[in-house]
Amino acid sequence: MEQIKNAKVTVVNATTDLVTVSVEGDIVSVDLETSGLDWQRNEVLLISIADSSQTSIVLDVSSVNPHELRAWLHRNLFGRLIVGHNLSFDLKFLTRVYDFDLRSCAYYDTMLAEIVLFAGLDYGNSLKEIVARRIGLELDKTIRADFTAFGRTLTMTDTHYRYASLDALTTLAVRELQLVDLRTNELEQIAELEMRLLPVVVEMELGGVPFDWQRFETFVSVLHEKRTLAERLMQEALQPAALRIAEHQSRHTPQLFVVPQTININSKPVCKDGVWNYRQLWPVLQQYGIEIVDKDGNPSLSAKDMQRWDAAHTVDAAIPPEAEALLQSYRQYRNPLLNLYAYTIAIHKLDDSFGKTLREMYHNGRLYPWFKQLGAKSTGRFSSNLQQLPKDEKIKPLGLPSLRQCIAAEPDHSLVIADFAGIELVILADMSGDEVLGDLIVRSARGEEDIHLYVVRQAFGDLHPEAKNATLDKKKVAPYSLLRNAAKPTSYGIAYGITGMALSETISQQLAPLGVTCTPEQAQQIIDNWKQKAFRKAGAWLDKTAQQGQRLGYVRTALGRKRMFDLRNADRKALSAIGREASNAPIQGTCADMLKLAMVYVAKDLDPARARLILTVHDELVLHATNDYAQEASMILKQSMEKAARKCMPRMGQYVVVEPAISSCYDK
DNA sequence: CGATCACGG
DNA sequence: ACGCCGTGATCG
Repeated sequence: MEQIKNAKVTVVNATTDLVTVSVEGDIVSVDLETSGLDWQRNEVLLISIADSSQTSIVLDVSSVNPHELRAWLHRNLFGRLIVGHNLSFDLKFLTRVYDFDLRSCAYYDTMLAEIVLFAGLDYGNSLKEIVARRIGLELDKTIRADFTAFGRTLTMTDTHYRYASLDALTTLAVRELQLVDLRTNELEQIAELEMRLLPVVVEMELGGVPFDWQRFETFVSVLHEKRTLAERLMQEALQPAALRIAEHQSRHTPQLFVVPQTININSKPVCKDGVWNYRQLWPVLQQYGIEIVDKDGNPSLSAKDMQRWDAAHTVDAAIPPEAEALLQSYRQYRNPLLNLYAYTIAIHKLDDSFGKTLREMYHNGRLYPWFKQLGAKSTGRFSSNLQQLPKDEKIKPLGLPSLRQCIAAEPDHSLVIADFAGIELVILADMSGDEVLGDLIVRSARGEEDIHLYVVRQAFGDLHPEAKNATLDKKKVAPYSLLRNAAKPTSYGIAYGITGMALSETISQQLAPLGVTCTPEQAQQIIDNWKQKAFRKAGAWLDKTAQQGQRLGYVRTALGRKRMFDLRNADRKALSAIGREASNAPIQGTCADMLKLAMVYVAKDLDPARARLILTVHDELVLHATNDYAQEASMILKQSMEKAARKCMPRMGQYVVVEPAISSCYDK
């Protein structure tokens, strides 16, 4: 600690200094001070570099020649191990501003390491928190505000230089402590995977996602057209009821007999300046006899509660004839008014969620989403702000053009898209050693059997007399298709620790068209059948893993990634939550291990001049490749993913077959 | 800022 | 108390 505070700091604020100053040793830590968090728009102000001899160099970039600085950085960083906290941030700036060669170095990120070490626990992962926890040093971050407030016009003082040097010096010390912990926790392999993945993720973020703006503009204009239309029709359909309420609220509202611009219910605006506040519509719908409540009896307009209500009630409410045309391919509900309402909500959500965010993400022909390779509480999966893009099946019934097709290959390029099919059940079969489940998956992949129909035959007998006859040839005909759709969430739900109560809701929803309702007792029976009869080993493994989490306080994935649980003060409720999380974490986490391993493989084997990774979505990878290379790139992708599967699954890995698709856009 | 609503896996 | 992991937007 004293060593850090007394470290020698060399400030470089003249181009001539670059000749005399250089970095020593194989391991250096790097930390940037920038004018903001946006790597595309903000500037680099200071570059702080420390080495293991506890000396530190601070480069004041505005006072040195940028070309000289670029050459200096290349000379001094090339081939070294670069240490930093949240290095992704620094590397994006260095690459954008100084053409830093990402592939020329190895990396160690103290933030990633700390998350790997404490995954699942509610620990802070900022450098300030880590340093306070591990070294007992309070880093004063208040001066950072100077950089963002003044940017290039800031007059640098010794205080600024010393502040900049401190982060770089402390990360080196933090790394030393973490290396010991990684070893004792047997997390070295997983940490190495994350560190090797880091530059791959940075390249992906830097490159962006090719995006057809023209197509997106069309999408947005149709979206707005439908939104306006839906709102107008909604207003027409609901006006009589709204007026009755408005009259009731205020006896003197003659102006409301013209088309109302503002309607208040319980002093909250339902329709203001022609814009519907659709969450406040419950009292209006109530006027039509539509009184939807959740399971506690409270007013609700969520899809789940609406569906349940709709299945049991009919109501005599007309919608404008024009609305029939709008809703012709959108048939969520029997009740036309609910259907129009649901349509309006769906359009609103799409506009809110994507109209604006995709626009902000767009820059010069590409989208620039962010990717976090680890979240603080994570099982190992990526998170990103571009992994909830609606699929065409959701969008087409609304009468909108595809949104996914806006992600389109650039001229002379193609997208290569590949995913692991049904991988969670494969992992469950592998980890539990369940031969029945494993055999079923292998035969399903060959097209000889269907795992979900098998579940229907084995566990749905009580619900439907035809369940026993659900064979492969009847996969697409009613009632077998519907039963199959109900079995799908059953298997996944069980892997996530679903209860009879929740499963009965899901199954009832799926089987509503058959007039079948599933009681919580029947659903519990299905779960018991699944776990104790159909797939005994998988069921036992899930229970055993839940207990391991509850007793040991952690579980591990195939590659040894740990997910930890805080057992202190865990009451019954918390403990059962730990059980569900613990049985799921190895499955979800192994999937993440596999995909990350595949990303490292594919980045190593692809020709970077002709192909690159653009997206990763849990069990899916997408490449952008030149047309003359797309075929070869798809083979590399296939082999990388299959190799990763074999590495993570000793039993089932050999049966995993990946079939990449080559397409002009993100749409399989 | 947490809860609730969508969307993805 | 009752399904795992995320994202964004809205509301009180």
